[in-house]
Amino acid sequence: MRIGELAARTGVPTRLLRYYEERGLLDPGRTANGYRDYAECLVDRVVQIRGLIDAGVPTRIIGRILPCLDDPRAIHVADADPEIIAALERHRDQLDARIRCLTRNRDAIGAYLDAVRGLPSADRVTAG
Amino acid sequence: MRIGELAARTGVPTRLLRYYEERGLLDPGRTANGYRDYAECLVDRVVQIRGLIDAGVPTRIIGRILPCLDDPRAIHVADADPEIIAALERHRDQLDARIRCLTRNRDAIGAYLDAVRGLPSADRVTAG
DNA sequence: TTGTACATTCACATTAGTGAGAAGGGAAGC
DNA sequence: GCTTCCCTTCTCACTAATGTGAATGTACAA
Repeated sequence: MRIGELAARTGVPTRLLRYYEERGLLDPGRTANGYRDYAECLVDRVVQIRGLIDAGVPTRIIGRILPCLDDPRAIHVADADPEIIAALERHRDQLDARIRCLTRNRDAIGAYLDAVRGLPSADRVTAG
Repeated sequence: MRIGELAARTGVPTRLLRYYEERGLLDPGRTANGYRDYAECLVDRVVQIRGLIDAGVPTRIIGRILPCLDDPRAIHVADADPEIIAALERHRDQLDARIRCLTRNRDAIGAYLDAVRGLPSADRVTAG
C-alpha cells in the first residue's frame, strides 16, 4: 500500500511515517515511480512503534529490538554475536524497570481514586 | 538538605534538579541565605520522577499525579473536582496502555533470547 | 584569602514531531 | 492533448521537551 493508506489505517501522519523511515524503523520498498510501497504487516509494526515511543523507548533502541520481535523463533545470523545478546538483555532489563515504575504509579493512582470515590461527597470536601 | 547532597544521593545532577523545580515537580524551601532546602522525603520523590520520565511520562503529567501519590489516603480538597478525577483516570489508563505495550515487548525479547540461547552455537549461525 | 557550593541566566544539544514549499505521478474529465 | 485534482516526492526550517554547559556572582568555611 502507499503511504497515504498506511497513514489512514494507523492514524500516523505521512510526515511521521517518513520520519520513522529516516530513523531506520521502517523500510518500505518503492514502486516504479518512486512511491513508497508498504507491506500489509507494517500496519501492526507502525502501531507497535507508536506504543514503544509513547512508552519512552527511544527510536535508536526500537530499531535494535524490532527485528527480533517480528518472529522470536526466526533467529538471525548476526544475533549469534554475544554483544547483541548482551544489548538485548540490557534492553529487556530496562523495559522491566520501566514496567515496574509505571505499575507502581498506576496502582498508586488507582488506590487514590478508590480512596476519593470511597468517601461520601460531604466527607470529600472536608477531608485533607 | 542542600542541592548538592540531594544530587549525590539520587545521582541526578544539580542542574537537572533545578530544571525539575522550574517544571513544577519540586518545591524546596529556601534557607536564609537563599539556598534551596530539600526535605528528606524528596530523595524518594526525585527517584520517582526519574522513573516516570524514563518511562515516557511528560513532566506536565507528572506534576499532576505526584501530589496524589505522596499518600493515597490523604485526600486533598481540590480533588473532589470531577474534572481532576477524570483526568487521573485518563492518566491511569494511559499508564495501563504503556504497561501492556512494554510488557508485550519485554516478553518478546525474552522469548527471542530464550530461542537464541536454546540453540547450540552451530545451529545458531546457520538458522534464520 | 582561597576554595567549594550555591545562585541565576543565556545558550546550546538532542530527540520527536510538524509546517510549508516546490516539483513530479497519475487518474478523471473536457 | 490538456487541465484539474490529489497524492506523492524531497528539503528546509521550525517547535517542544529534556537535558547540559558555561559565565558571572554570592555564601560560607577552612
